[in-house]
Amino acid sequence: MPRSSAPDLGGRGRSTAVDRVVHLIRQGVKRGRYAPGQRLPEADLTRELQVSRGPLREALSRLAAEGVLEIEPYRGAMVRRLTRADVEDLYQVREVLEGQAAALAARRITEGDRAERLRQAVADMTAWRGRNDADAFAYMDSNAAFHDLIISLADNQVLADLMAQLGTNAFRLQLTNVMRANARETSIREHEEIAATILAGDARKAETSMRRHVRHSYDAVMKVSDDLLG
Amino acid sequence: MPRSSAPDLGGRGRSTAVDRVVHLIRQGVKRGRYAPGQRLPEADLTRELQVSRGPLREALSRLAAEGVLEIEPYRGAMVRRLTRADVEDLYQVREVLEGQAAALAARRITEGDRAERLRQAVADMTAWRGRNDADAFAYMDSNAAFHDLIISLADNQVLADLMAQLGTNAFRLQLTNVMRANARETSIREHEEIAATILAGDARKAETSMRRHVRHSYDAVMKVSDDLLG
DNA sequence: CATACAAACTTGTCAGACAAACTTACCGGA
DNA sequence: TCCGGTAAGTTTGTCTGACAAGTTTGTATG
Repeated sequence: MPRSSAPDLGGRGRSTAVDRVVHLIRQGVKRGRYAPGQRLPEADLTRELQVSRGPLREALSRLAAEGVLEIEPYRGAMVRRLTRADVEDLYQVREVLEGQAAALAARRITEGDRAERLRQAVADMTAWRGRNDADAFAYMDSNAAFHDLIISLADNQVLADLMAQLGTNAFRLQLTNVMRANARETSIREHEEIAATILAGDARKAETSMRRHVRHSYDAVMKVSDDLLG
Repeated sequence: MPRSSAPDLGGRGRSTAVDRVVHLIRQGVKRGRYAPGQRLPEADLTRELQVSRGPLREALSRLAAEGVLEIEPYRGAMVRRLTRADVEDLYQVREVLEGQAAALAARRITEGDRAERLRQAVADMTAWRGRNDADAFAYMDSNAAFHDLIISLADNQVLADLMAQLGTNAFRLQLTNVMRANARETSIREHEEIAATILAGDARKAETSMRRHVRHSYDAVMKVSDDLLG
């Protein structure tokens, strides 16, 4: 349940050098700038990111705790290489956590302006319909935003923190998969269904549809060849 | 999905100063040596733990990511204070994760010597029957070992890592609650039931009984007065 | 008594240094 | 030629000292 490691969302606090470096490296991994398995020598990073070894090492340590990097004593940091087993484990957990999030969101949908926010998110998603040419990263941000919103609607900080941790790796995995056109249409339809069940306040159905969605996403990811995984 | 932050279980690797410090502080929080809300100035810790600021700060950062400490810029680290809302969130997540673990364990119980290990763990638990006088910490270790075993039987590394993270806080919460005699007997009985359903290979029942157990545990914890929470 | 200001303290970051461990390159022997 | 071992080079783990930025504490003033 990280609090200080959160990406400066709600905290509005001054951002320290460590936060900045964590963000940059994480971004680099998500965007594929640092490839899985690539080693990240401290010397290179201090030059590249303009920070001293102290904050850098703290950042690396934090990213290792998050599962983005791996650190071995006297061998340094490298971008974590995900095996098929890792991905299976990851999605098994995502399924229950996001399912739980959807159920909680359904129960709380009438509070505040939750329903409105969810409808807006659906509108943002459907705007992508047919636009298969558009920037894949932008689409994925939109996709991630939808899932983040569900988590946020669930109103459970522990759940949110854990999902944030799984987020980086899950993101990386979908990077290649999501570009396929039909996968995109399917995904949009499933998002609509999830939103509908939540808006209906049906916790059980919301959980079911979310879990199915995550499973489909997993199936799609598993079709990716091994070298894309890690 | 921390790998390097794990308490040197499988990795058998050399332990660095950071690992040592992380372990000591975490232990201190679990055992109540550092009270919730207590501030932990770097100067004091460097003296107490005989380590320089570099590794110490790395350790603090790691523990903050784990949710054991809270760090505010220019104000330093303090033992995280859990609110009732935090506890509710925590147990809501524990319920689904441990439930999932029990279900997975049931599905895999026939592989290897899993069944035997589980039966042994049950035997260890029942040995506490009636011995309400005995060391509370030792009993809790036994309790934690049972839950850890279920996680381990589930054979999902991501799940195991997430649970390890929730572990420290969950442990702290049960510290006071578990000493009550009837709670202990109830807990032992529930453990027996969980083990039985897993050994029967019934994933659905295993999940149900585990979730009920976690919920009962939550109810017991919530009876604790606020100042014990943090 | 409340407020404003200054001193004291703590944290965030940097730079330089060195020991420990890992990598790589080289060399002699089978 | 291939193999194994040694030495040099590189990288990490940790320490020390230093200083700026921000916070906390204490005091004096209205």
